[in-house]
Amino acid sequence: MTARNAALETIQRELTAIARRARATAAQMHPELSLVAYTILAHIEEQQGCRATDLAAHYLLDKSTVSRQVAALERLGLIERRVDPSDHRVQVLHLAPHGNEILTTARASRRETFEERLAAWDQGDLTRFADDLVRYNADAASHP
Amino acid sequence: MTARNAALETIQRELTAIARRARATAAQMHPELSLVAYTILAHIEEQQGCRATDLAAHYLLDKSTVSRQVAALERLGLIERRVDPSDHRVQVLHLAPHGNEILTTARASRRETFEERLAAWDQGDLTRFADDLVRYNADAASHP
DNA sequence: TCGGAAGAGTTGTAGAGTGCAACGATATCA
DNA sequence: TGATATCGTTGCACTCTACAACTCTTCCGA
Repeated sequence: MTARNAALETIQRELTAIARRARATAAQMHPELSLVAYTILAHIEEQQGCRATDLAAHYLLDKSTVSRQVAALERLGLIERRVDPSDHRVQVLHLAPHGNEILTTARASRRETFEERLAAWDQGDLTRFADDLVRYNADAASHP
Repeated sequence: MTARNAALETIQRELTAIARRARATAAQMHPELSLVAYTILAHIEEQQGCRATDLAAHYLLDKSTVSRQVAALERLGLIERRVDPSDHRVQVLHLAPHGNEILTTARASRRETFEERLAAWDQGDLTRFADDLVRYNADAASHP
């Protein structure tokens, strides 16, 4: 076993553990918000409005899945749909006021968790780790 | 926004992306093996046999969930159950020959994917990233 | 020694999340 | 105008999951 292979195995194993933990704690993020729902809200806010098709493409989900998630979020009053005036097939999704509140609360709660977890990391460690994660995800996106 | 908060947000976002990708590509790892199934096989091999309760505790799953997963793996002929002679409540799980083959194949395929993804990383980068992931997971485990 | 408590595992039930296929509505282009 | 493509919804089936109730086995204290 070379040092390179050892590192690759470790990375593989630890990333799997991260994925597993994300699933296990998904429901606990916010009483009213699943991980997918949170992700969708965050994406809508970040993009300042987007289409269901965009969400499906970005998160590698079937459009029917996104359609149902969006419908649920609308029923909860967290998002609004606005038909695109220039293309009536398209519905542009925006955050409703309540969605904005929930997202803010959930984000703060998440940040608090991360701050506790990473309290012992100094600024250099954090920045380096963040950079590595960005680099890894970019590589993963181009080698699916 | 402080530099520390920026790094925390990035880490949070990128880890979420990793979890999302893991879910999306779980089914494509091996035609016969879901991500959970692969994880269970790998854990059994690593521990050289383990109990269903161990799996449930380690992966934060309900024992009924593990029971069904294990039953499915047994039906596929990938694992064997051996009643512990010293405690007849316990079933020790072991890899069946076919399970060993499948695991070896899946692991090789996974490693290949990671090697491609991380081809541009030099040894220092890899080791550092692996160490950071281990450290992060340890922190996450102690701050649930 | 016996009886209750605890642990391991299974099964019934219910719910969330997902993909595929078929569909209607709208838009685009030859 | 008609063929084709895009956006979104709905019916259906399947997997994964947790909770609760149950059986079987073991352990421990009176």
